[in-house]
Amino acid sequence: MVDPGLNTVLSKSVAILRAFNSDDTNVSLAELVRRTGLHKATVFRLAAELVELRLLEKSESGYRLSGGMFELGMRAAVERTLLEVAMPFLQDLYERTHEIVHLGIREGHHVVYVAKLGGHRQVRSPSRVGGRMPMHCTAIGKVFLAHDPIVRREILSAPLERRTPHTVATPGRLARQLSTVTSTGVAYEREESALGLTCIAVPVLDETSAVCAAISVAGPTTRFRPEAHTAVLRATGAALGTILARRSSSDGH
Amino acid sequence: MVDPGLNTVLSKSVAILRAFNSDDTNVSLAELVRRTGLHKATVFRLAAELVELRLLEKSESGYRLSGGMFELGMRAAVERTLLEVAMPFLQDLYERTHEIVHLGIREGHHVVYVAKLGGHRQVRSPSRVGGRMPMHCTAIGKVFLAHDPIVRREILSAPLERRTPHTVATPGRLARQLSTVTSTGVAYEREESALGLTCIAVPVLDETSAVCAAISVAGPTTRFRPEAHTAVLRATGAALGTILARRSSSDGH
DNA sequence: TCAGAGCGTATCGCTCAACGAAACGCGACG
DNA sequence: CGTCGCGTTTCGTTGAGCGATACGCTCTGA
Repeated sequence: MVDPGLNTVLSKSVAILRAFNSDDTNVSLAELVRRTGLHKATVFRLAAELVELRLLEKSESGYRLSGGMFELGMRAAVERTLLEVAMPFLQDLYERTHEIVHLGIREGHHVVYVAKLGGHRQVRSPSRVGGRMPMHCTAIGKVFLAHDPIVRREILSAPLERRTPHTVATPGRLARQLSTVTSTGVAYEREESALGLTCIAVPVLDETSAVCAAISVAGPTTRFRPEAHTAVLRATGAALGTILARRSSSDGH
Repeated sequence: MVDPGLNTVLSKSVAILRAFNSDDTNVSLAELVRRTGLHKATVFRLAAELVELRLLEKSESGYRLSGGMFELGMRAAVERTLLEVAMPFLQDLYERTHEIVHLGIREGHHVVYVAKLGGHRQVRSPSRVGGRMPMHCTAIGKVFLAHDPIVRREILSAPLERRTPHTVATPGRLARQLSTVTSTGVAYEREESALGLTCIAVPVLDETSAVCAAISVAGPTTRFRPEAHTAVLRATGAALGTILARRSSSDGH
């Protein structure tokens, strides 16, 4: 009881699972102990049980999140539904632009990417499916901020992390940008989360006109002209919103 | 210690999480009790804690797997890596065929789909990303069976579930099909997992020439000619295998 | 209108699963 | 050879988790 809420078996186990980063393929016991702050014997025992339960698996000299985890994750209701409905639209968008296409949702004070098409060979973009990004330095994040006053206030009142020299880290400038986003319905990001990457995003509105997701197109700053994709992007966002609204009203039965 | 390995907090919690099916958006406490066989009070307490930990969330009148689960799932090492590397290839494949494209791996005695492109509006196919399918009635499954004698023996010695009238449910016939697959390197499925759906699959070989994944193209039987896609599919499988092999040899350092 | 079924939620002593300190065996390093 | 960091095992103590029980609510049908 000395510590944070890590008194129950369950919270400790989840802490262990969450100790894995997005690109860990092999985390040692000792490293897990360091990251979680738990007792060595505890991590050892729990990790063993998690292996038993197929949420972890042993790798060369440590542990990694296993396929069982993947399976469970893909059953998450909101994300899976959104993904399945949106995929055809995203594919069309990709085929028309051949640039990086993102679908993102808001989770707390972050953007979580639900889908990503293209962009694997071209630019190295920092986004990953299932990964988190700050809201203030991504086009998708700005869409959410622009349409949600409460979250916007929270974000603007905390220090804004600087990711690149271009990150808009002053609340005033960001607020001004956001009001433009609110009125135009389009958000831009110009190398604010990663150098060399430019991005444009639009909201996806659900049946209550709330922003339930956002989609974006991104490409290398050198040649990428975001304005060129405004129309397709807008059309895609609107079409997706319509379908989502139709679905959620019909499955009420 | 009586048995059903459900003595620990952790195993019970995972049992609760696994009680959610691929399309549950709202499972009541009572239903969870029924599915898990756990005590009502236990499910209540653990579910509450899982909500606290953001693996579950309350929905209208019950629970659902939450975004936190999705995030964790997408950090699963093998699946995420495979997905990220394979996506560009799958996208190309989709653009060339405009049919349903699948990427699948073997997990125990089942196929688990890691990616799926297209096919959302056209045919209703039973596959879902993160979903399981039996091996004997899917093209991807047959690829694995054909190249893994051990698993093949296990599958062939158990009764083969019949999914449609066309499911090959007799070990002899299946074995004969599989030997063709072994020699040609191409597997077919003709309405064996779902009526109206035809599919063709090829293996993806890793650096040890083991089948680490399989990719397939599927379409409605009415007009879909699997042979038409053999060449592209083969090329894609080979290219993907090469990249995967290159990656896994280079990241050893 | 009332009995009862089914639900989510709360209480409370008992007990055993989980705890962490400690120690062990091992390989790597200097 | 000492020792450092690692994974693993042991063990006595203790409080977290257990489930029987009960409560209040909302249906539904008699």
